[in-house]
Amino acid sequence: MATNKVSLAGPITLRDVARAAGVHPGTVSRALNPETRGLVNEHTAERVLDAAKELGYRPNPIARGLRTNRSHTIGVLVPDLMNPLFAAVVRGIEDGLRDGGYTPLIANTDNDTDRERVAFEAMSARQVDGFIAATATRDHWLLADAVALGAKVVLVNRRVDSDALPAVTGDDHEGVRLAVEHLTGLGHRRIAHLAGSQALYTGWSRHQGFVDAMLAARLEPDRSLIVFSEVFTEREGARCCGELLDRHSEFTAIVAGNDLLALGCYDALEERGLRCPADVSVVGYNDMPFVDRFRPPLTTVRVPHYELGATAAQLMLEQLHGVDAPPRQLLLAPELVVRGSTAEAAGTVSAAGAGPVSAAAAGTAGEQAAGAAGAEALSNRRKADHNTPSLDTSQSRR
Amino acid sequence: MATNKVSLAGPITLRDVARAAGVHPGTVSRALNPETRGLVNEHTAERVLDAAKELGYRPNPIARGLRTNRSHTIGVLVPDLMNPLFAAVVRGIEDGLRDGGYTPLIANTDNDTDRERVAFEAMSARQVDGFIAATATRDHWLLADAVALGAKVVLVNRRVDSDALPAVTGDDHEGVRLAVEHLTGLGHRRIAHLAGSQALYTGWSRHQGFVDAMLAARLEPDRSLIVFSEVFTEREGARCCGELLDRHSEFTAIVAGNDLLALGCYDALEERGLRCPADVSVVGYNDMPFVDRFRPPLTTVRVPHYELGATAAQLMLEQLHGVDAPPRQLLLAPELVVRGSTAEAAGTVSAAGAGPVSAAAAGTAGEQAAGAAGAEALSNRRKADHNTPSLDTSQSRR
DNA sequence: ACGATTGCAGCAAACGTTTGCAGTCGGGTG
DNA sequence: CACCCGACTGCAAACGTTTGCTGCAATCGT
Repeated sequence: MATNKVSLAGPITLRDVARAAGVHPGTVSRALNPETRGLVNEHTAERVLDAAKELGYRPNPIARGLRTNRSHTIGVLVPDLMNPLFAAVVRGIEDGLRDGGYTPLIANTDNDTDRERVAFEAMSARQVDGFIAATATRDHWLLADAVALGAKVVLVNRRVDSDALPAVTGDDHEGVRLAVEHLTGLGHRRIAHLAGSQALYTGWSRHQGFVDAMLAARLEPDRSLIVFSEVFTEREGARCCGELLDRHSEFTAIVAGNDLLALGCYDALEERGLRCPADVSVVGYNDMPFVDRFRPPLTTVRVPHYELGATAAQLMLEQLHGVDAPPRQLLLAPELVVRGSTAEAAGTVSAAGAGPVSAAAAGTAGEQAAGAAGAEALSNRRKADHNTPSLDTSQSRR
Repeated sequence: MATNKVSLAGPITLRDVARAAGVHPGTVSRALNPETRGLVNEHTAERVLDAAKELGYRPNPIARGLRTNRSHTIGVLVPDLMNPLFAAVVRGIEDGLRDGGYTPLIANTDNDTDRERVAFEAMSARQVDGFIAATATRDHWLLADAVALGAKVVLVNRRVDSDALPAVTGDDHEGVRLAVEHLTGLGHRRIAHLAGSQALYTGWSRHQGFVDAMLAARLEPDRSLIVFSEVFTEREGARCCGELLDRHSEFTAIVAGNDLLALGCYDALEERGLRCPADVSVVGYNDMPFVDRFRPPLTTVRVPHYELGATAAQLMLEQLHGVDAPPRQLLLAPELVVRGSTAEAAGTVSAAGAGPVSAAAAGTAGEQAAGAAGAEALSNRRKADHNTPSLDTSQSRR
């Protein structure tokens, strides 16, 4: 009779439920936790559940966190949310984590090491249970240290050189292969590459992919047709494309490391009175929102960013649930989206002579694509990446 | 001598610092908190600070939160992070909150009431100290209830009809005035409006602004030239623009409630073989990233979204610091960005016959239009909006 | 010189959970 | 019957802070 009270004095606590159910708070705790429910009599458990629902009990995650050193929170480190690419990744992460009852704690680092460390430590202090990072450079001390200290880390979109950290990224190697194949299919022979920063895995692997794809197409990846940019921005794209043009090496197409870099190409070409795709074809990477609206609509490689985030979340959940499998590196299959920025090679057709793409090349391409569609750890592929007779990437050290 | 220990056994706690400084943990707590530092001897305080820094002490926000019922965390409710508009707002919020030592906890609601409530309650359970919401509809029960229950709430980008909730938004009224003025300056007289959802403040106020601006330009806002969309998407924009065109009312320009709607206009116009801006000018709203890249580059009204978020954060911090001023509604100044989607009016000069439209016809049509368009009660336009013009620029400087 | 005031620091009780340990009770086994 | 075992559930100690209260000097007022 005395248990009937108006819910006024603050939120309902475990003790309130205990009182209502006529049991000890500890029992309530056990009854409410699915893990430990087996320890309490089925009948009383039910009574407790009822009382809890009746009172509208909501557990206090803070108190729980203090006791358990777990917050059900995952720190998400991202370079810049304003970049739609990362926004999509973050949404994927959020939705993926929700299924496991976890919440993301998001911080932008602006690619600044100091900001990242600050964010990282703030998150650590807040007792996050793990980190999902989209900020990795190929050699990332911070994350490596963190994992050495026992932190759970999953990389997304970008990974590190080492296989020590679990990661889910797009299959860049395959992606630029698709791009190059598309261009060669249009008759392009002299294809340039505007590579992204080689300190970032995305920039590096796309460059590797480009070289391999060119070799596979029996084309010589001409060093004078490759330029390395520092950052993934339009300005930088324009600068580098200008540099490319100033070299006066003939080329009819550009594979850009990024949609932003591709956009920069638009600018540089226009500035010099060249037309895309009439004079030179451009293909980007990522398929950001609205690139289909550009002038011309951009041919690009779509990366499933949302899925990247969602599966990264899955990987994290697995790790949190104590699965102690070795870190996996997942590759998600990209997809070529052909739009208006690529056209048949006109300028150099005369120069390169006639001839469709060889059937052999198409055949092997198909097999690789099928394999990649599986999207599971293609560890062998990774080795292929590293074995590539890499064309002088050292010049691009920042 | 005994105080010298390797930092191994877990993180440093208040007690560790106390031991090192030779004082009681309570004293350490007081010394470390600027608020209460006055209670402890200056000399000992210094000793404590030194010890804390020496040991690399990091306070445990969880424990603190348990004791104080404060988490130094702000719940941020946003419709969709993938919309670059909101991404910018969120970045502004994050940066603004950081100055005050607060961290945002972000959730996407997808404009879904249920998801919003779930997110809201999850955040409440996590003891957030307040909410910044970009999800408001003009009548928002959830947020109103929350504030009635003592929650601190600040609205951003969208506000509610009532003046009860503090909010910082763009000055939509002024924004579309700029747009209309720009168009009339180019000789447009028959100007259509593709309004956004009237359930959202942005949609509603821009509509109001349109009507007022037309009246101010001595043009009659023709009811047949106004169409209301349901949601801010390209598809919807195309649909509504098509509807507008099907009415066969002459017009030479469209003011869209949104860049996305404007994009939809592009589609609808193209579908009907009309050209922008040659046949009809289009102006958007928001100046999303990359709209300068569209075909044609979109003339639009820039809203300082980042600053919106940053000042919303400021408002929240004020509220948290116990300032008990009545809720303020801040307006940030918009800016017209003229690009390629607007041009001099050409078409209707011939269609409407000689010279300007007849005053008489315009007059009667105008009255009807005013009455009809006034269905949205334009007469009682928010006076508050214009009572606070002085605040907006001063507050927008961060 | 004596009581009152002040400045400072220690004490301990919270905050709401979780969880090892111990106790209780009933029933089965030797 | 003594014993033990299993199934429960109560007890209480944590987790790391904050904060009202108390205690104790030293200082002040007269």
